[in-house]
Amino acid sequence: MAQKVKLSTIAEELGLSTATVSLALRDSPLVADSTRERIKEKAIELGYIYNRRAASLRTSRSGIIGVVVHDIMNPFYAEILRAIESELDRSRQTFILSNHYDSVEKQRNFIETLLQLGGDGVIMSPAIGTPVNDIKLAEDNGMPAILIARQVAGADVPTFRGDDAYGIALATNHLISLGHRNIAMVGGTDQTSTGRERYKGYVDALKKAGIEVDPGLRIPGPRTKQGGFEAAVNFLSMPQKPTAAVCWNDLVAIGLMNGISRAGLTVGVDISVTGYDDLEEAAIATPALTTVYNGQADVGRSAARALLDKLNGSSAADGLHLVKPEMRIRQSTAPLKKVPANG
Amino acid sequence: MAQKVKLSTIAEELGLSTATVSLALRDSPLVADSTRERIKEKAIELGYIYNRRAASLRTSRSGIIGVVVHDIMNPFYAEILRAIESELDRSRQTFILSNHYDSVEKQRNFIETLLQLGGDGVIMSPAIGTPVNDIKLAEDNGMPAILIARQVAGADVPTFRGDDAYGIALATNHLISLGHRNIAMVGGTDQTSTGRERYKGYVDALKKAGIEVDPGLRIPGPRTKQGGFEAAVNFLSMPQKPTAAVCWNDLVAIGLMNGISRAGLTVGVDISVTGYDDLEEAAIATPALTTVYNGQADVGRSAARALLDKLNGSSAADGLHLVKPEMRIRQSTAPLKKVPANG
DNA sequence: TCAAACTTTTAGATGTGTTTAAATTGTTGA
DNA sequence: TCAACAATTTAAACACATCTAAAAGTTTGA
Repeated sequence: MAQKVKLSTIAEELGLSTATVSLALRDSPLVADSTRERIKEKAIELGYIYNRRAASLRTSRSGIIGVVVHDIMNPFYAEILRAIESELDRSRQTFILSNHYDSVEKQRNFIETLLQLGGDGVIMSPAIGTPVNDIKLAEDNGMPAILIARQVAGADVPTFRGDDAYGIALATNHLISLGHRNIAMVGGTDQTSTGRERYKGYVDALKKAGIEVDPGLRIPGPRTKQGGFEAAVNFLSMPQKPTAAVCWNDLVAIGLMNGISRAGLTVGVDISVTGYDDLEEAAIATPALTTVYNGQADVGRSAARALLDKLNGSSAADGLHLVKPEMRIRQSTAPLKKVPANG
Repeated sequence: MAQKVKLSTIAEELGLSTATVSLALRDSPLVADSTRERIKEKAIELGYIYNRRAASLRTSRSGIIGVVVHDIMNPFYAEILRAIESELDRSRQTFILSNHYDSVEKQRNFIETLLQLGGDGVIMSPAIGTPVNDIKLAEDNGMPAILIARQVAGADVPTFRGDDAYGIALATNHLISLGHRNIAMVGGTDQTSTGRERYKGYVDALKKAGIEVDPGLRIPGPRTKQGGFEAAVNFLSMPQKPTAAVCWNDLVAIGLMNGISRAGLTVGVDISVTGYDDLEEAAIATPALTTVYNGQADVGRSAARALLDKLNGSSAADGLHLVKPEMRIRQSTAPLKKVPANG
């Protein structure tokens, strides 16, 4: 590698000062057009590489934005990330990604690293049990935080997520309208704000329809295909014989459908299943999954915009912003089958 | 936010020089133990945040490693990334992730950004059509590159990928041994080194078994579930009536299986399908997918280690390192069905 | 022709941590 | 008591781009 090319290299070659070169490369109107051109040409000729860390030392803007979610392999987050990426790309921000796998410690490490790198802001789907202090850590050091998908009690920062109670109620009502009364809720945990909201949506819908709520119909579990797949055994051997399942998300629903098919029953005929999120694959699952779109793209885009707004001084609205979910009816749900006499 | 705490803040508070503080925080043996402790305590007390960009300006080591792949939403890459992440985490490197979606330009932008940030190295699954110069750009500026999953002609850097020809031959041979002779190859492109290798593996296996190769049995297409799903129509209406399909990867295979089920046929009975990669979901697909494990974890881990080795001066072996794939037989493949007389 | 008013360019301080050579302090042993 | 040596600490240069105040160069117009 040849000697490193820096501003002063260009300046010397052209007999100018580094001040002029710096201004020219950033298109300052202070520099004469002809000079600017000569400088830009020379920069390309020499293969000059802008040193952002030197620059950000002065400007205290690094162009780096951090994003932490539970698991980028989870398509729900992946869809949000894609929206964030395309929004940030547009304003030439680099984004640093990390999983926290619900480890508060891993998440804090990430925040600290980001602070060390001079991150301009952070978008996070907080790990279960995130203390407000970890959000404060970021904010107090001049790095604004935006929350997505989950809330943190006491953290007064912009938060974007789907209206879970409303969304799950949509799914539950859909099943009720098909005649189902014995409806299980499969997957997920009640330890997150999301979990409590979703359970509430399910319970409220049942109550409103005059159906008694049986806590035995709640099967918590991992929010993955594997989790849904494993829940099938449990689901099929429940004493209450549910005829339908409201699943925590599409992954769980697809896993559950697979498990049910393995047992020789047909989803969309014998048993109805709803998902949540409307991932790309919901539409091509077999049978095509009835689900609730949770506004991933919206959440990602809004979160990114809110952060960019904050960075540009216009104060984004703090507090909770709910995105309205939408029902997507497909083939995994069907009217309640009349139970044959030998049932 | 209070006045920013820096080395000199700590130094002043304790009546020491910044030199001592700097050395102490990095555990230099030059500093007396008692002094080091006082300094560390003070640093915590004041909420000192290490400024990596200032440091890296001197040291020219940023602790940042870049990773670019086609699409992190693709579980194949996601599994590799997970292995890379856990390996890099161990040596306290931050990693910056990006998709290139096979845009050479987006990929180059990423490399440039990484150079600006002073990235220590880059791991990439190169975009289709990546010119050697883009690899050189990184290397020439002191940022070593490691390739995964795909090769770039003329780039003499460590490259890790599965042995595609061998792996696809495994799958093809498996189908041949079950009596199939009319075997289609579904999904993917022949524009990448991987594509050519895989097609070669398929062709060679057929030839070796004395089966004539019919180019009409090659159905290229997107490497996604959607792609496989859409290929089903095409596949089922082929004049050559294939009885089995070797798919580009598990996603295509799962999509194809879904498409075939939709058409009322049963995979694993009427038609045999093999995948490639052995993603987590292959095992829980319905029917469980026969596939070839492509060593994602190995590839990720080896690539990360190779990079870390290079950064530590021990020169990692340049050139191609092949990981041996392994057959995983499940329920999506079955012996050739005798064709009924009315066929 | 020369002061006033621009337009360009630049000197030099700045941001923060690292590192080396040198200074300071402490200890040992003759 | 003092040279020699070891253990600590520090001054100051350095990494590279930014930015302000001031200097230098041009043009305008009376």
